[in-house]
Amino acid sequence: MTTTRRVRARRGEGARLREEILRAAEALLDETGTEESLTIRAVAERTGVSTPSVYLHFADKEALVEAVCLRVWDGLGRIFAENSGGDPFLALGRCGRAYARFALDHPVQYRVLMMRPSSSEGVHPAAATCFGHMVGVVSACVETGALRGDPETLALGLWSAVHGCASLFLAQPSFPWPGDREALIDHIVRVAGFGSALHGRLPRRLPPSAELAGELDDLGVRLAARAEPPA
Amino acid sequence: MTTTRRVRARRGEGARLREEILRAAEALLDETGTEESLTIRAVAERTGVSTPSVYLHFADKEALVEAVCLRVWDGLGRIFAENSGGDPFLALGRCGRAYARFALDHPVQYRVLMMRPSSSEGVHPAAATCFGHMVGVVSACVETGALRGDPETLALGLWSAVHGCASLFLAQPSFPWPGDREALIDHIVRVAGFGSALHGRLPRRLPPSAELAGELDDLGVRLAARAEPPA
DNA sequence: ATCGTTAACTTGATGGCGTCAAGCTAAGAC
DNA sequence: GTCTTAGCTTGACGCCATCAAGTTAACGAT
Repeated sequence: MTTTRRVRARRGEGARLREEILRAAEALLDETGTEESLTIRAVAERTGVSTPSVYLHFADKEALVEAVCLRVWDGLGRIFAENSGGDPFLALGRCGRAYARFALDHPVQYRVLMMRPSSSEGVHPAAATCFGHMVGVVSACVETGALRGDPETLALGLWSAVHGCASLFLAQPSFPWPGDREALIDHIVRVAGFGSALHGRLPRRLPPSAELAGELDDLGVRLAARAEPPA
Repeated sequence: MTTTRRVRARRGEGARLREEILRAAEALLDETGTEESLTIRAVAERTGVSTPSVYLHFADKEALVEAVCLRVWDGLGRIFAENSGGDPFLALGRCGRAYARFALDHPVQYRVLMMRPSSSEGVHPAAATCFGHMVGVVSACVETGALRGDPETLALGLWSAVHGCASLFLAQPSFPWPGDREALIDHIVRVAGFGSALHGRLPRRLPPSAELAGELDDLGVRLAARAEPPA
């Protein structure tokens, strides 16, 4: 039945089992790639321990699954840190794209933590983490003076857009997405990020005239000229 | 055990049971408000039929749940139709907001169909429906000449933004959302929709100067003047 | 009027799941 | 060597999805 019986932990080292359970669950997730394989029984057997022993360290299955998925979440902080240097607006684009890539790299974890009603009461730490990073990268842009508005509201807009894109990728994998997903993410981040610069100035409708396009082109040229002066 | 035994359907009317099962499941969902209550056994008992009878009309539990959730999906078409008249840009805003409201009005159905990996092969009909509506409303804007770009790409951007916002609401209900959710949705739709008008013209970064804000203000004033000429 | 066919449904069972109550066992202080 | 208790196991319960085989009743044919 059980593969190899584990040696009992020494006194005071009971918490060691928690780590072993988490590692076993993580391995199980990596191998099967699906959340359904994370059964208490399978995890216990893989750890070399009886099934109810899992409950010594996790209140219920949900708590175990959540803990497993949270293990990868620190990576997000590192990713944002690595992409936050330099020009704030370039950083905004990099972070948005990196966020989407993070979601696609950890599909199960992202799904469990961000695409399901949070079981626990109060703000889910995973959501708080995401939002916090978003606010940070947006705030840097606001501080330049080129982006106006409440950083938190702007961050929510960016978060919505990039989460929406990533979660649609994960939930509808067989949708005929454009070949270049990176380009689509780039477009979305750009629109959500820089489009926010127009927040509060956008009319409720646009004039139904092609002249507008020319006007916007002018703006784009002027912006570009300032943004990337000739080397 | 069983509440009231159902009268057996007449020959040739076997498919009637399918409808009754769907109705029972729907009622169960409405009453409990959670997907977990949708067990084959509960649905069968409520229908007044034995458990395996459900399998005469649904391949497995997943198929039943999906069918139940799809029942509400036609409402989306009606909503888009009702909000599509008049000025295309005003319609874009109305449809985006209505889409988010639809998701919040049918949380379980939206979650099952749009926030989970699609079980079936190929494009999920629910996703196709959503995308189709988005393309329709965006296309109308593109045809005015004021919005440039590939309608499908633009629609994906809008879809991502509004789906992202709605799905975050559903998945993180205890997040400290701003009091006025409608306003946030409005902001997101506006940015995603009109921000798209700038697609391809937005530089990778913005000049780190407050002068930009004035320039954007000018644009906003000119746009507003054209968009809403004095009555 | 009744027989045979078969559509419509039931019975009973299998194996897996999360979870709990109670018991066992060995590590380590005395 | 004895006692305590942290660390873990045994065995069970109830629920679940699903299947194989059986039963019942509608209805065309005779």
